[in-house]
Amino acid sequence: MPEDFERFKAGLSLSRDDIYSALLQENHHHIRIKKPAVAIQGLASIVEATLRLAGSKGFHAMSLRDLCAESGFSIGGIYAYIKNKEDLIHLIQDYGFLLTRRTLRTRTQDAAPGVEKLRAAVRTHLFLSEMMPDWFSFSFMEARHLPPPERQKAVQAAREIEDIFFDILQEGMAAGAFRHVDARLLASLTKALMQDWYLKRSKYRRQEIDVNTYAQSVCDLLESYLQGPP
Amino acid sequence: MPEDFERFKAGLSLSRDDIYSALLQENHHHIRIKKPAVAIQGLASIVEATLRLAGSKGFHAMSLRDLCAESGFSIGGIYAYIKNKEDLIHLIQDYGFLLTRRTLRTRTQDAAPGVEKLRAAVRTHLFLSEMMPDWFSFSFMEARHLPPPERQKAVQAAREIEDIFFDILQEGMAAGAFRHVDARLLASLTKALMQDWYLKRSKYRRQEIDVNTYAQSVCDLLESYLQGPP
DNA sequence: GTCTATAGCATGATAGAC
DNA sequence: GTCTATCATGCTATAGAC
Repeated sequence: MPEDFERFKAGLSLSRDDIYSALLQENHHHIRIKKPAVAIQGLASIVEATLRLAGSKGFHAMSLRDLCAESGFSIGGIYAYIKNKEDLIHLIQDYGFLLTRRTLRTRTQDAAPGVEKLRAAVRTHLFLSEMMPDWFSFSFMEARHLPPPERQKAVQAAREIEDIFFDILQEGMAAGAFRHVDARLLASLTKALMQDWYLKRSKYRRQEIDVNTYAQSVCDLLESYLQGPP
Repeated sequence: MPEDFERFKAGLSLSRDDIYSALLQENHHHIRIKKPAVAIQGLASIVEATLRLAGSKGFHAMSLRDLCAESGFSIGGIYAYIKNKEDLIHLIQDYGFLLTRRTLRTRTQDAAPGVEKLRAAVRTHLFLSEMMPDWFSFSFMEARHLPPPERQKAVQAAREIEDIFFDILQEGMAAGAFRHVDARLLASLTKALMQDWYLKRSKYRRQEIDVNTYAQSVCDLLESYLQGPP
């Protein structure tokens, strides 16, 4: 029985505080605020305001003054949380990759190899992006314009996500559940389909397609290919 | 016999001058240069330099000084071709949409309904993006951050491209060449697969996957779905 | 038609009061 | 810990020489 999005969300049980206290721990060296409760609250405002603005006008077009107006901070206050504007990118990137990778691996490892595992991975990825679409879209849009070392890290993280799909495909082929195809290429195509869900969110909303329907269609498409005639 | 990319490129026979004189005609009201030969040459330099820079560092991160250095113009000289920086976006957008729509329709209309027509459309779209990947990726990245009226135009153009695939799917279903599926949703998924080719170009190059191989895989994936069991 | 010089402004970042 | 005031810089866009 396929798990649907509402059950997924309830099962994740990641509160806002959990998320931002993890984010604080990863970046505490840059942050001058000492009281954790204050820092967590401030981080949450700043990150969420950044994602909103970057989503609507783009990260580079967003000024720190825009960010202040949106987050409620003053121009000086922001600099207690970040070293500079570029630092905002890392703040947001690091955290999301960690969460995505971990959840994807955890949620697929118990499923049986083959169709079941592939479905679990597709659903989990789509559900994650449904939970934080602004982060996924930010990460996709900004990664290509990072300075080379940071960019390399982002490429590596994206590759790891793709590898999860690759491994599932290979395992399924080895187990005889799938026919033999180019697993690397099909993993790329699968990821492309995952991306469209968060990159074209408003289009799908306008067409009244929800995440469960989308997940089902992607699974059907992949499965008919993997189980077709050799 | 599937047409491959080299034959497609030769068959298009669109010279650089053809392209930029069409672009000049569409935007002659903004452009202060009187001699067509000069204007065409200037436009070509500016558009190509913009696409290069926007592709590497992003349009908003690119300053007009960067553009001058890259295009060989002076800061004042640029303003004989454009009204302001935002005008550069329209200059580039208009032209590409026109070319893409026209080529896609022309190249698919003679093919037989069903698999053959679908393949022609997939190949044509991929080949077009292979010819001007910087334009496709620019258009994808910038469209979401345009001011509302211009954004609407871009959304509309993207929708028309998707409709071409939609029509082909519906026609094929009506003719009995395909089984009955949600054609609107499958057209969206198809477009998502088209997009990945130009958005993740360097990844595919690293994997030594060329455009013909990619086109073949996308067609196989779609066809197995459209011809699978009802 | 293209250049140089510069106006006018918005931005990222800092210093220091509270 | 957060604010206001301010600096230096780099930007878009224009004016006017050639």
